Amino acid sequence: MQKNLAKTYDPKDFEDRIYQTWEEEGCFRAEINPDKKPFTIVMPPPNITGQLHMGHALDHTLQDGLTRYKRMQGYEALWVPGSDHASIATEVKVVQKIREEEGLEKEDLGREEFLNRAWAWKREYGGRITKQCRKLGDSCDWSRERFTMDEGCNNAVKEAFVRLYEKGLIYRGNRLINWCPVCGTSLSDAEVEHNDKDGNYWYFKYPSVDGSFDGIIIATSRPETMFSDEAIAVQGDDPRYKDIVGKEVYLPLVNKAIPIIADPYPDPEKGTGAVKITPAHDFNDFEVGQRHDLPCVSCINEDATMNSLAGKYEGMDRYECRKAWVKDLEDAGYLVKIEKMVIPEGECYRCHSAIEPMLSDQWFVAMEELAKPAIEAVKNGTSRFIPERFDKTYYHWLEGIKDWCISRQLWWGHRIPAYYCDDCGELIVSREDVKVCPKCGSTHIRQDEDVLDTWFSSALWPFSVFGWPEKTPDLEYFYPTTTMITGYDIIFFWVVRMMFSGLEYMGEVPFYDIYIHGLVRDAQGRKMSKSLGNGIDPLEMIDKYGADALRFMLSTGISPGNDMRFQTEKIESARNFANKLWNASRFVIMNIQDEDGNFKEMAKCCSDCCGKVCANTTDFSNIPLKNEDKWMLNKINDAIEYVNNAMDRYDLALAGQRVYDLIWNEYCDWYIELVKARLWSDDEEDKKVVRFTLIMCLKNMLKLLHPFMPFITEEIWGFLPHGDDEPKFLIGAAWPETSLSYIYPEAVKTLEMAMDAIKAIRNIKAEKGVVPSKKIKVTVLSEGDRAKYIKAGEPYLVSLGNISELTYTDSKADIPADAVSAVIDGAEIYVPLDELVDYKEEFERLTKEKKRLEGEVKRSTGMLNNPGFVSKAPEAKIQSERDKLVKYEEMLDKVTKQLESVSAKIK
RNA sequence: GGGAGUUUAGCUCAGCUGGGAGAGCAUCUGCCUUACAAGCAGGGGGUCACAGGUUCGAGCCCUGUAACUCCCACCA
Repeated sequence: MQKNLAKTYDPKDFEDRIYQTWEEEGCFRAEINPDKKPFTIVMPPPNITGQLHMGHALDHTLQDGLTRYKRMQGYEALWVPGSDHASIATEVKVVQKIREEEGLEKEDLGREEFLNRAWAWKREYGGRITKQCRKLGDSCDWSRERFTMDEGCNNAVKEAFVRLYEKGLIYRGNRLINWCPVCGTSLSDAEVEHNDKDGNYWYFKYPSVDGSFDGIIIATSRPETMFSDEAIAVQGDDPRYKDIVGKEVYLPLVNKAIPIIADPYPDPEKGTGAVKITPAHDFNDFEVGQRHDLPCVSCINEDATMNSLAGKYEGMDRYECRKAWVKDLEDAGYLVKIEKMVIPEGECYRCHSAIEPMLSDQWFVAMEELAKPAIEAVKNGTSRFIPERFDKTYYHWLEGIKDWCISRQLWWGHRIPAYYCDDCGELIVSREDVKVCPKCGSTHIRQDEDVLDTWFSSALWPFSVFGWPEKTPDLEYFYPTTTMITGYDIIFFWVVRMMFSGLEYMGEVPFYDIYIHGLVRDAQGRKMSKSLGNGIDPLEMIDKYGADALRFMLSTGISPGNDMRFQTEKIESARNFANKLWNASRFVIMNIQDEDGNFKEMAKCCSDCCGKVCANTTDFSNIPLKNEDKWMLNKINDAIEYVNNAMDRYDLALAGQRVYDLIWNEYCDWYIELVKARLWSDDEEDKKVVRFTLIMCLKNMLKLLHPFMPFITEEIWGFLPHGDDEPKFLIGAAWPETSLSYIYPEAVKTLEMAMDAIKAIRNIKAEKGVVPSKKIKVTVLSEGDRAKYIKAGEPYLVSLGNISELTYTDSKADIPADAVSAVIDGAEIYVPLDELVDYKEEFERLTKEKKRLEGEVKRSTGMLNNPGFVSKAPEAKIQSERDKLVKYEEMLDKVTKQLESVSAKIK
């Protein structure tokens, strides 16, 4: 019984099985190995709240492809998986869950119980996405799986926090921060999205206090913050206002007197050139307030309702208050005008509600000193972005960076390791829990209520996963990691912060290469989003087309750094490719086994050869290869070289496309077709050679394709014979190497000429409406060297051209009178089609061809007659142009003569 | 306002350091040829956004223009 692949390609039959085997066999494990160079990638940890989406699928396909490539190249390849506790995102989900299921708020549960629920959530859903990664085929070392809130990461976070605090780079300050009233927490600058909203400028008049002038008109888009106004600012030399600087105006209706101050901040072009200063609710105003020592008092509560400062509006929502307040001002005659205006507004990146700048006690990381080495590491080339242009984004962000607000008013996350003594007020920042005040001995100690920004722990990920702050051997061996692969959307959140953290704590960059990819958009080019409902579920696609098809589509459908569109036609095409490979492999296997499923004999490379066709053999001198075998091996060699270059530039798309061409266009369309006749012949010795080459090439193609389509290649590999030193699993096989002994210029010339001739014959048949299977007589006219090659290609012409009788000549006189012709490089093909020929059509075709050739000759002559070209272009280029000219002139000459004979027939 | 990207076949996109315009899908024609109709063979289809410039030679380099997209800043 033959042991062959299933008749139809169905990825469901083997993808899960193969993954399980890989995992059980420990194929993804990496260990410290002093004999090998490490290749390390840490996975951007997906949120535990998340499901695998197309963005992950792309991200992971690239990481896995690269990891597999490097593993096969002999690196100790490690891809570290993990997941992120996602402080704010998870907390929101858990709050929602207990609200829906139990009707409770988190305060009803209390901190401890809430955290129990959150951990329960983590246990239930935290593993969901890692299971989905397995469907994709991620070859990461699951034995090293980490969670950003596990004990090790928690130690790393405490250590990092304490060290920075001790250096004075973490501090607690009362400053204006971004506040999300819905999430009830502060946010970092990176977590605020800026969007334009339709809004108004309301122009209000603030009356003069002493009556010496008429008052001042200001514009504002946020009237409800007026209760916290502390001044009106103008440019000191503004002719409209310079005389009233230093005087006071009343806050309308409130009747609080505030000064008119001169400051560089106001823009005379904007509004009225006079601006109200509200230090407690605007970042710019806050700075003005600092310069002028203005009070800073908020009028809005943390839940976005108005506080007592707003008087009768107390308790109203900020936007409700805005309406009521504007109406009251209007009724009182203070509203001058309303102007429609587009207003930029900060939104929470999680819940998209409007951010309120609020004055608050928070923890900050001082960024200036940390940013410098991070900038330098990219400037001096220690780390590089791919594509390079993202370094601009990176510099820009770091150069303008402000201090990082790291405390969050949440419960789920790393709790800030700071403690307060209730008795003496001492602040203690410590790696260990503090029970007794070191200053006064009091036991009335409470830990800071807040947790840290999720990204604080993510920033440590490239070294915390290896056990930092312990000096572990893993850390020594695998750090710095080789490559970071992630989307451009989290350069600010993550890449930048890992970079300065790595440099600060490890003294070395966290990664050398930073490969940035784009987003996967929908077929219309829109961002995939929950609200649009246009997301495409990778798992559904895997279910329908297989993981290999999805992966191939994702990795070959991109160009570095750019977004891609997801179209089902593309994944279908990838699936069809897999199917093609499947069937070709089935054909090969069919031809190398006898009826009992034993491998038939194959050509041996040397006397010690095991006869199992080792893929890394490069010496074929003992094998009587025919031209097509040599040609195919040559193609394999070319492809290896091309793929290596592309992979080393992180251009998986070009590499994958080359493998596609190799397998489909070169191996299937030509090589297999060329050797069929030999496989069905009686020449046993020659069959051994064909089997050898078929397997040799197939094995190497499987290797080249493995990083892109790991499952199907592994499955096929399992059906092929293996030499003693070849591994059982393709995932552990050695990457193919190029070799000069693969190169056979004579064979290549022969095949190329034969292919040209075959295409010409097929074309003649198609154009003349003759079925391809019809056997026809063909005469080839050629001379000298060319005649040698075309004759060497005879078997190919006969079988693939479907020729009944092939004759050669070097003389025009031997050409049959009624013949259709085609001119290829080095030969003329004549097909006597007698009555089937339409001479008029033939005349037109030849006329067109003549015109084309004349054009080519003209172009070429022009170039060669151009003194500039001849004197300045490289010699090789000039020579190749001369060769072309000779070729075209010959072809033109022949076509002209044919044309004459055809036109004679018409008359 | 600052920065980046895009503009190539009907659609989606490739095109490496300048040297004869490519792929997939779609379309048309003909084929069930003993691995594959998820296939085979053949064809049609492009002023490479526009205008200048550099060069012997530009899809590629430079300058400018236009359209679209994204990021950062901006709540007078």
